[in-house]
Amino acid sequence: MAIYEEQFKYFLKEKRLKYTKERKKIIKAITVIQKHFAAEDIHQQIRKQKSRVSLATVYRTIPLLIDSGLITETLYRGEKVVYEKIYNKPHHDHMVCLSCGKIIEFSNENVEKLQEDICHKHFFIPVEHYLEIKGYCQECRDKLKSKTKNELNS
Amino acid sequence: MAIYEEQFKYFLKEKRLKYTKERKKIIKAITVIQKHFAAEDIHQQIRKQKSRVSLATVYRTIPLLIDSGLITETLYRGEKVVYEKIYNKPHHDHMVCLSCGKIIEFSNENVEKLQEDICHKHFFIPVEHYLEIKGYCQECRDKLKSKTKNELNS
DNA sequence: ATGTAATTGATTATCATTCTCAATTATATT
DNA sequence: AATATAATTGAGAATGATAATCAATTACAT
Ligand SMILES: [Mn+2]
Ligand SMILES: [Mn+2]
Ligand SMILES: [Zn+2]
Ligand SMILES: [Zn+2]
Repeated sequence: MAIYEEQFKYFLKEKRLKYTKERKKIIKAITVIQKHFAAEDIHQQIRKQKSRVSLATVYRTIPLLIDSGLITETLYRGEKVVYEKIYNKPHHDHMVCLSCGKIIEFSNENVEKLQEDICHKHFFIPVEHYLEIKGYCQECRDKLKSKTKNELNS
Repeated sequence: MAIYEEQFKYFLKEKRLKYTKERKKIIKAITVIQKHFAAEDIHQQIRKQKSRVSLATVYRTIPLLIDSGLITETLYRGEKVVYEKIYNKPHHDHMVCLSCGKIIEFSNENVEKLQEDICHKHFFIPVEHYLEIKGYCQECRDKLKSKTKNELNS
């Protein structure tokens, strides 16, 4: 996955920014992390590798990672901002389980097309969008049902 | 618009909660506010009416307004949470202009149906969803174009 | 090797939202 | 109407994620 590193190096060179050891540690950490992550998770991942970078630097690096097209903001799960890798990955949206927090990814061409149509109708130029569906996943479905029953009986 | 007040009163009675003057001021403020608003805006609106309620109480009352079906969280515009009235109003989603901040509301039956289909496929029970399209509104389109040109020439 | 602007870590600041707690109040009951 | 009691309030402190400061360090073009 040195492709992330290469991409980032290239981006930094173009912007005449420096490729520091801290930034190197940060992309390395990101290549290891597989799913959705917060700033704090990058910081932790670096610690796992028995290394360290200040949290301030992690926060400062995130906008660079976004601008270079490596990651994007994904969800707004209340408190902290959640990111994910997007380089060479197709766009998708998310379902979030209100019970267990599980994130299910999906992509649907028709939804995307409809959005374009809607924007066109409103003379709006879309840049990005977030479609987040909150609800209950299959596993949590049964728990929910029995809970609802109890509530009805009480 | 005493219907908001009635609805809230009814909700509170059911929950055996008190209908205080503070809560009265808050729904009155909300009936006045027309579009999307934050906690702070409720607080300000009450001040405009030459009255006052502590900001802590405003924050404490918001969950009650949500539970009673009067308002809902609408957008996550970075910093503060934005709400809007939903009682007796149809569901809709939002486009947000990255340049001027304008919010355009839209609703599309097909998008809604597609979402249901997708959830069904994934055995997911949808409860609520947020579809937020960020981009540029018609008015800001020209500004954007000339700006882009300059960037290309430099 | 040098110069310089970019970067870092440590710390402090911000800012929305939540929490604490003593004082007050709405409402049901007498 | 007086009482009892649990809910509510306001003021301020606490929280927690993220941003800003600033002196010391470092990457890198020349
Ligand atoms: Mn994802
Ligand atoms: Mn709206
Ligand atoms: Zn679940
Ligand atoms: Zn605009």
